[in-house]
Amino acid sequence: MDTLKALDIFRQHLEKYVSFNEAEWIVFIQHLHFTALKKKRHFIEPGIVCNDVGFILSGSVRYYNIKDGEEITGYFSFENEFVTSYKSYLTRQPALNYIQALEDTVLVNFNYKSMQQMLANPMLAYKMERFGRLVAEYYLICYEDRMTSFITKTPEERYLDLLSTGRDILQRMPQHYIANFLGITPVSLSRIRRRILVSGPL
Amino acid sequence: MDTLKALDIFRQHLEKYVSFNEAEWIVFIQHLHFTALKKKRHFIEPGIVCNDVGFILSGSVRYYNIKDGEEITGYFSFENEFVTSYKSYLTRQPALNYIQALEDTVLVNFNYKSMQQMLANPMLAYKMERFGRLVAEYYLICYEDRMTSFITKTPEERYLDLLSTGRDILQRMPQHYIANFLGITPVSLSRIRRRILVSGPL
DNA sequence: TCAAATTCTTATCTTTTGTTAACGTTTTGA
DNA sequence: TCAAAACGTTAACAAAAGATAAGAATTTGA
Repeated sequence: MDTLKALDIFRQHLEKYVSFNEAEWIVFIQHLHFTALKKKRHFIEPGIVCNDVGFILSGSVRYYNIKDGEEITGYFSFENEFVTSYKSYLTRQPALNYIQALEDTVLVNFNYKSMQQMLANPMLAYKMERFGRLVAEYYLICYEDRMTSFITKTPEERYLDLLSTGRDILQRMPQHYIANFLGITPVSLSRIRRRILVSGPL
Repeated sequence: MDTLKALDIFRQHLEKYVSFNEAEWIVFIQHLHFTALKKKRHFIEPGIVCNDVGFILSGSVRYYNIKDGEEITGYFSFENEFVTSYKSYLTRQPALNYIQALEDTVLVNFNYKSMQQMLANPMLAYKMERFGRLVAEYYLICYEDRMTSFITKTPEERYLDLLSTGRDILQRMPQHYIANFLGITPVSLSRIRRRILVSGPL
C-alpha cells in the first residue's frame, strides 16, 4: 500500500472524529510517521514510556500483562482502530503492559511531542483538543460497557455476547487469548464451549 | 453551604483540568445549576437519557444495574468527583443503569444542551473541548486500571488492593455494595475477609 | 520438510464461588 | 419508640473455575 493511499484511508476514518481542511491536513501529516511491525514484535513494553498513538492500517495487536510468569491478554485492536497504552501515553509513566503485533501490522503514528506541538499550535489546537476529546470519549464508552459486563455477567454470558457481536475477535484470535479477555483460563473457556455445545448448539 | 462558596470550590477543582479567566467564568457559571438529592433519590434511571453531568459538592452516589431482579453495584463517586452515565450522556441513548444518592448529596450540574452551546460559543469552545478531553482521559485511565485488575487479579487480590488504597469506599460503603464492585457476591466477600483474618491479619 | 512449539480438549483433583437459608445485630423510618 | 428492613456472618450444598497433566491436531519456522 502506498503512502498516499494510506493517508487517505486514515483521513477518511478520522472523519468520525474531526474533519481537516487542506491547510490543516498538510500540517497534521507532517507529524505522522509510518511503522511496519513484524508479527510478534512489540509496539510497547513494560518499563518504557509509551510515546506513540498508532492507527492500524492493516494487521492486529493484542494487549497483555505478565502475572506470575504467565501472559494474560486483556484486549485486541484491529484495522482502523487506535492503539496506545493510554495511561502511559497520557501520564508519561512507564507502561505496565505489552502491546504486540499478532500479524505483520502497518501503523500510522503520531508521538506525544508532536501532539503537544499541535495542541500548542493555534492553527490546530482547537481541532486537536476536539479530536482528543472524541477519541477519549469513544474509548471511555467501550471501557464502560466492558466493565459493566464484568460486574453483571458470568464468563459464560460474556462468551455468548462475544458469539453474537465479536466476529473479528472470535475469528482472528486464538482461543486462549479470548479466554483471558473474558477473565478466565483457557481450560475454563473450553469447558464453557462444551457446555454450550451439548445444551443449546443454536 | 452558600452558592458563592460552592462555585469557588468547584472552580478550584476544575483547575485540575482548565483555568477560566473572569470573563469566561461568568459565562460558564450561567450554565450551571445546583441540585440537592435526598438520600436514596436517583440522579439517573434506566430508560431515561442522561442529560446532566454533575460534580459532587457533598455526599456520594453509587452506580448500579438490575440483573434478575437484583441490584448490582458497579461504581461509587464521592465529593469532588464528576457523576454521569457517560454512555447515555454522550450518545443520547437511554441509560441502562441507575445512579443513586447514598447520602443527602449536593451537586453542581451542567446539561448536555448547555455544553453544546458552550462548545459552539467561540469564547468558550476551545476551553470546553480541552476540559472535555482531560476529564474523559482521566476517567479512561481509571477504567483502564480497573479493567486490568479484573483481567489479572483474583477477587481476593482486588479486595486487598482496596484495603491499601480504597479508604473512602471501604469506610463509607456497605459491604455488599463493595462485593459487587469487586465482581463477587456479598457472601463470597465475607468469606474472603475471614480468610484474610485467620491467615495473615498483617 | 520435519522436529519443535502451539493450540485445544479432556480428565482429575482442589479451590473458590454461587445459592439458599438461618441467625443475631444494626439501622431505618413511620 | 418499636416493628420492619437491612446488613454481615456462617453453614451446607451445588456449580463453576483454577491447576496440572496428558494427548491429539495443527502450525511454525529453521
